[in-house]
Amino acid sequence: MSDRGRPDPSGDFESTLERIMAERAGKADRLRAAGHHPYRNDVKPTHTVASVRARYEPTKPPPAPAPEPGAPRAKGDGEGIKPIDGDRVRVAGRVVAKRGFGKTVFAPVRDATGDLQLYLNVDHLDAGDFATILPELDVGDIVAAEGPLFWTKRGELSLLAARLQIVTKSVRPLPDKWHGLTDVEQRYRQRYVDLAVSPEVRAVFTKRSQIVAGIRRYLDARGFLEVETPMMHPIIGGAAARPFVTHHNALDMRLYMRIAPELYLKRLVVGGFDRVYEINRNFRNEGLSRQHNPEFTMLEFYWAYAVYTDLMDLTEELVTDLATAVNGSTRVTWDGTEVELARPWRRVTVRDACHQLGGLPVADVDALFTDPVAAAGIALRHGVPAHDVAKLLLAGVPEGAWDGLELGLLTTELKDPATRDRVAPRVCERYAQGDEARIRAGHLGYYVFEATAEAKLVQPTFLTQFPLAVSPLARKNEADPAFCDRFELFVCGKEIANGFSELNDPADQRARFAAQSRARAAGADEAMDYDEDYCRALEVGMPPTAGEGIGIDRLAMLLTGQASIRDVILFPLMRPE
RNA sequence: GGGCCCAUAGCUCAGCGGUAGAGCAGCGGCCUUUUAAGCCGUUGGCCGAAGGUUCGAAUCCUUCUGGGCUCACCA
Repeated sequence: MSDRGRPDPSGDFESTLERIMAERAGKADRLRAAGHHPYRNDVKPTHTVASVRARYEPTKPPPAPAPEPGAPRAKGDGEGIKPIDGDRVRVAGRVVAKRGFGKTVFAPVRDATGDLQLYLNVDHLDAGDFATILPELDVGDIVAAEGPLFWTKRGELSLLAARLQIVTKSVRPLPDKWHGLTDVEQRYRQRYVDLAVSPEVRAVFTKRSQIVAGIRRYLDARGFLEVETPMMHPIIGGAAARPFVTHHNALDMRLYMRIAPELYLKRLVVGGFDRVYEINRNFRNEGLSRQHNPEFTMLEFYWAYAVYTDLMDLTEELVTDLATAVNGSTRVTWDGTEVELARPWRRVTVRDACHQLGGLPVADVDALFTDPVAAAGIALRHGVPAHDVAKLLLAGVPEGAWDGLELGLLTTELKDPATRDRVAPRVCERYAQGDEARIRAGHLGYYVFEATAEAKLVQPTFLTQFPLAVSPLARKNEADPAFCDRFELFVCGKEIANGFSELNDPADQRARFAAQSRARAAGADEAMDYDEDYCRALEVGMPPTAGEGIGIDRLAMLLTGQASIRDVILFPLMRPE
C-alpha cells in the first residue's frame, strides 16, 4: 500500500475491470473515512445546466484570438478570473470528462438538460474539498458544485467551483469518452450507459416523448377523450397477427396479450364517447426486424361522424405539426432518404399503385381485381408464393365443402406450370362466383401490390381503396363493394398508419367474421376470432365513425431519422445474456 | 426459422498459422484557462464457449451461445 492508501497495484485481480472497480470502491471508502458520504441524498441543485446557460449565454464576450499553435502557454495564478456576477449557483450531474493540470481540474458535468464545465482550482475551491474530494473524483461520478460563473479564454461558460461534493460514487467505468459505446448489443442491453454517454441517443428519446405529448395535445384540443382498454383479451381481434398467450390462474382462463385495441374502442363509440383515443402497447408474436418489436406502441383513435378522408386530412396535419414542433422542419432524412412531409401527400388507390408504380399493364390490373383465376396467375408470375395463393383461394371455400381440396396439394399443383392453369379454375368456379370472386381476386391483388409497388411508396403516400378480404372491419365502398374505404400511410415503403371508415352494419360484420373463420380453417392462423359481443354492440348501434391506428415507434423513427425500431425503443427485446 | 457477417484489455480497434498489440480509461509523476489537453513512466487479456486439424491456433474446420444485416411472417 502506498502512503495514500491506494490498493496494491500488484494485487491479484482477475481483470482490469475488477481492479478499476476495486480502486474506485477504495476511493468511496476514503471519502467515507473523511466524513463524506459517497452516496448522499441531501443535495438540492439550484439550477439546471440549461437554466444556467439561458441566464448567462447573453453575457458571452467576443471570442479571443486563437493562440498560435505550439505557442508556449502563459502561466497564471488563478487570480485573473472574473466571475460574471456575484451570484452563485449549485448544479449537479455526472462528470463526463476530467482534465487535470495539477492545481486546476476541468470537469464537464452533464445533467438532464446539458453539459457545463466545472473549473476546480486550488485558489478558488474550498481547501478541504480540493485536498480530500478532488483526488477521489472519477469520470462517471455524480457531483454537485457551487460557485459563480465565468467565461474562459476560449469562451466556455464555466462554473468557478467554491464547493465540490461527490453525491454518488460511480464504481464501474464508463466507455471510451471519444468513441462512446458503439457495440449495439451493449447499447440496448445497458441503455443506462448508452444514455449516460450519448447525448444524441438521449435526444432521440426526448423527441419521442415530445411526439407522444404532441399527439395528446393535438387530440385533446379536438375533443378526443383518452381512454385505457384491456391489454389481456379473451379472444383475438382487431388486427391480423399471431398473439402471445397467457393464462389467468384464478379463472383458469386462457388470455391473449392484445394485438390491437380496436374492437374495445369502438364499443366505447357505441356507448357514446364520440371521440376516443388510446396510446398504448400492442403485442404481436411475430418476427423481429428493424421495423418490428414484439411489443410496440400504437395510437388508435375513433371519430364519430367522420369518414376516412377526414382521417387522411387529420393525419397530414398532425404529422406535419409534429415534425415542425420536434425538428423545426418538414424535411427529414430517414435511412438515407430525403423525405418531404409538407402537405399535401399523394393519394393513390391500390389498383392504381399496381399500374403506376408496380408497372402492371392496365389489362392485368383489371383482371387482377376481378377474376381470381387470372389473379392467381398474375400473382404467381410476380413471385407471390404458391402456398399463399393456395391459402387465399381456399379461404373462399365454405367449411365442410372442401371435398378433396387440400392446401398442400393445391400448393403443389400451383407450383407446377403444367397443372397451374387447371387448378385455380377448379377451386374458383365452384366457390368464387359474383362478389366472392372479386373479393378473392382483390386479396390476390393486394399481394401483387406488396410484391410490385409497396417499396416504391417513398415520399409520404396514402394508399387507398383496399380489397375487402384484407379489411374485415372496414366499411365497403359504396360504388364498388369489393373494396373498402380504407387507407394506409406509407413512407419509405414502410407502413406508418392505417385507417378506415368503420363497418357499423352488424349483419355485414357477422359475414366478415364468418369469412375470417373460413380463412383460419384454410390455414390463415393470423385471422381474427368471431367476436360475438362486438356484433352485439354493433346491433345496439354505432354511429358512422372513422378510426385510425398510427404506429408510434415508426412515426418516431421517421421524425428522428432512425433506421431501426430498436433505436426508438428504450429497452428493445433481447435474448437473455 | 433460412442466408450472409461479427465476437481480441473496462471502451474503440489492429493482429488472420510461430505463442498478445495500440489509443483511450486506470495507476505513479510533472503541469494554474483546458476542452479527444500535453509530457514521462506503468498495470492490465484462457483472444465469446466447446470440440477438432496441426510440431504449433486469436488466426484453419465443426458445433454451440450472443449480436447485426437480410429474407420469410407482420405493423
